[in-house]
Amino acid sequence: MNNEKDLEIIRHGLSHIMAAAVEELYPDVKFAIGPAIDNGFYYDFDFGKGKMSEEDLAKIENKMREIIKKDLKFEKSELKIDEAIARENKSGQAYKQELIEDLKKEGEKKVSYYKLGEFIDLCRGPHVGASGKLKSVGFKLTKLAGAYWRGDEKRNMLTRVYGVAFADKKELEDYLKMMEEAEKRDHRKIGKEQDLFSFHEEAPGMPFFHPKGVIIYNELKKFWLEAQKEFSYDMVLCPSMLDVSIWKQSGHWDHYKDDMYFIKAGEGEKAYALRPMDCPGAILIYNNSPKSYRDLPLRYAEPGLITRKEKSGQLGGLLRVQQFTQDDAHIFLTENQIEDEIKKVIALIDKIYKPFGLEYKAFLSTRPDDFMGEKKVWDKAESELKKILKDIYGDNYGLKEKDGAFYGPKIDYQLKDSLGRTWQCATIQLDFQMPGKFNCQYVDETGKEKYPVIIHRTIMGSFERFMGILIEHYAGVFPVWLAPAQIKIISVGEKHIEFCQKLSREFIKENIRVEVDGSDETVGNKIRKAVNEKIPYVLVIGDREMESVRLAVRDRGAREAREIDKNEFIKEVKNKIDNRE
RNA sequence: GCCGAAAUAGCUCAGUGGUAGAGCACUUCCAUGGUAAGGAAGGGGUCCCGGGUUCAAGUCCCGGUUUCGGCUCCA
Repeated sequence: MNNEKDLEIIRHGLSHIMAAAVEELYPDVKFAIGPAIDNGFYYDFDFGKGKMSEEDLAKIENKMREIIKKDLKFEKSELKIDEAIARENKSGQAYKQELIEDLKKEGEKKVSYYKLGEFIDLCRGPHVGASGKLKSVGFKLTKLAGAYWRGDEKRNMLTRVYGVAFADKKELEDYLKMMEEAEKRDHRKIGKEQDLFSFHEEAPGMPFFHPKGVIIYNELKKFWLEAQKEFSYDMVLCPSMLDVSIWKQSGHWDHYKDDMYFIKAGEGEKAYALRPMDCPGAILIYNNSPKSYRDLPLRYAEPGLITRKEKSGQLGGLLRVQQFTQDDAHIFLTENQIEDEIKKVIALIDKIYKPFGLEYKAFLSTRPDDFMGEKKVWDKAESELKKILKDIYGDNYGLKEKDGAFYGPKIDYQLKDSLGRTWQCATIQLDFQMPGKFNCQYVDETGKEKYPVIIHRTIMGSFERFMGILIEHYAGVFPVWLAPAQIKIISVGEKHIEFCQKLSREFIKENIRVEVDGSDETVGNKIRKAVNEKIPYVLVIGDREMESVRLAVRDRGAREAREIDKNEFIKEVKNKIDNRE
């Protein structure tokens, strides 16, 4: 029992056993669904008014182990669909009843049940023969969470019990250890340890970047700016607060009002909104003078400060914040420039992601229910994006139904954090609506006025989110070009401090970031601190170094120092920085 | 917003109703060091905020804030 399919059956079996255990412990419980998932399983229960807490997990887990020990058979039976509906109705299992009614609508004629001891549950199967088969399996109930019935926030909140499960106990141990390691890479933890940023109650979900964090932030921004220039973008900067009227004009008032912050200085004063996105600013600049087809594609890029009111409970470190800087751009172009331009944007994404060695995947997001404009235009745009994705990625891209923006379909790029959760970073959005709403125009070859198409795009998504992903990607061991301190100079004794400072000035002149540790500590302790700070190069300076032009350099990760000529060393470090290594 | 949990020194955390603690960090002194923790002394607290119960609350109860794990959302 080792391959993925067997594991899925095991996990599914455990979820069934958990339901049986829960029924024994809480006879009034109502059952929803309990599937196998990556690394484990869950089951959604409705405990009614009964409160559950994490202490109950151990109780449920013990009961599960009892059931496994009893080696009960999973007995399959079938019922005609109407009989099944009647049974669930009679026993008051409303969620099961709804599930079966939906199956009936889909044309199912019968459903299968699996009985385990006294517990019987609607289930498609297959199952292992008997619960005793799971004796050697390694599993653990891990957490309790709320989950809406059918993922719909207007419906009941159920209690979801999560478990992890693997073929044997050793694999479970390995997995738990791996998760422990992953937690060490958490950007929030590293952000604290390395003094990169903090959060405060006075501005929830809005990061405060400390000096070392700003160094990384600025390096990322510099890299990004260079790439924009290379791809012929013009930079613009717009206010982050605009009159409410423009948000009514853009449609954000109707579609996005609940996620915006509004400002009114006083009675009778103008009402402003903090911008939740940058597009109206770019459009105002575009409209400031007449445009010709010769100007297109016109690319306005802006590292734009954005503020979004997130519902409580949705924030998370740097990955989900309320105020952030999007590495935004708005490209105004003609319809027949779309394919070419989107391919250019994708090339830019590759260029920016590549040096970091990040793994990413593209997704096509299609028309949402809450859309603006004509279906025909949407269909055309979607098929165009599909063709582009197919050209570039073959079948290796995903689909997110109904996940487009209200003004057009989009291509999203997802990156993973240390715990394997995915985050959208780059996005390329086609927009056929805003130009009309704002009367953006250009004059074509025949002198006729036409609406351009707008592409909204970001590459990193936001500097904040991208930085969070990178911290976890590197586990805080930043490449030389990003490292807040690139060199640490350690004095052996007091009489070497002055020489250390002189040396540090030489590095600073070469635009190398350097720190001197001249504290009253032993050399060993100072080295230990520098190593823990993950500084790429550590230099120990004593009598020997003062007497020659050679340096004792301890490279990050190395156990021993090497000797190198000072100028050669400077060249080596500068070379790494220039090549963004 | 919803379900569950957490909040104690700068950091990591201990403290089950009776005088607020440890390690690291910090300051000072001694030691003047050679590649992963030298020694000693000292300073540092709104125990998240507000109410309640109690002779007595960091600890129990209620409300709020923030953070964390999920759900939903994420233009």
